[in-house]
Amino acid sequence: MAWTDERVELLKKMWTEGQSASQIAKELGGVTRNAVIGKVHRLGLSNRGGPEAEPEAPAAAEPAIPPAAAPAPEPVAASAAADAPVVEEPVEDEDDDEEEEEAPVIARRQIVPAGQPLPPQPSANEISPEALETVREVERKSKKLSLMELTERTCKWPIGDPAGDNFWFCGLTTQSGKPYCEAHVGVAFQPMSSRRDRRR
DNA sequence: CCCTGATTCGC
DNA sequence: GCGAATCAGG
Repeated sequence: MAWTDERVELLKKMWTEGQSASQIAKELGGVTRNAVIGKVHRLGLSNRGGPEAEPEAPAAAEPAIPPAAAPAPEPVAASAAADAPVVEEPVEDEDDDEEEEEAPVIARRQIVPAGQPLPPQPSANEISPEALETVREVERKSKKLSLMELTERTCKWPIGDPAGDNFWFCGLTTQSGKPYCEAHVGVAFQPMSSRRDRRR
């Protein structure tokens, strides 16, 4: 592949936006990140953001990972979650034989930007106890990655309250192009009836 | 391990 | 000019 004007332009654009060389290479296709880096240097723009402007921008051009959008944060909930693990009774949960739970439940329903791999929030109320336990299990091992640290190989399962300050992503390694790690794939893609009616 | 950019150097 | 190989690091 040759460095046509258009390709160079895209390269410049993406590099300026803070995209990584590998991302740019992937986007362009037909080139490796080395090629991109080499070109970047030859173009003399190794220093991102040129002499002007150093906005310190988050630079999340096409993160493919729509962060769990913070839902209408009730001030109360927000502040509550600020110091304690998320302990919330989802809207219509009627689990009465237990209470001393630190519901790993992620914020209740939220607006998921359609598109990329992040949607299947486990409809908060209907998770099998087993799965629920594995989730807790995993949460202990989670690497607590921030949004920026996610890659295609890290579990994108959100943990905690997006509205609070204690929020991170699982980050364990995924297995085969799945968005989540083993355990989270399990709870995310439930046959939607695996949960049998819990006795009550 | 995964990833990042930087440099070198034969082509 | 190009980019694979390599280096140096997180």
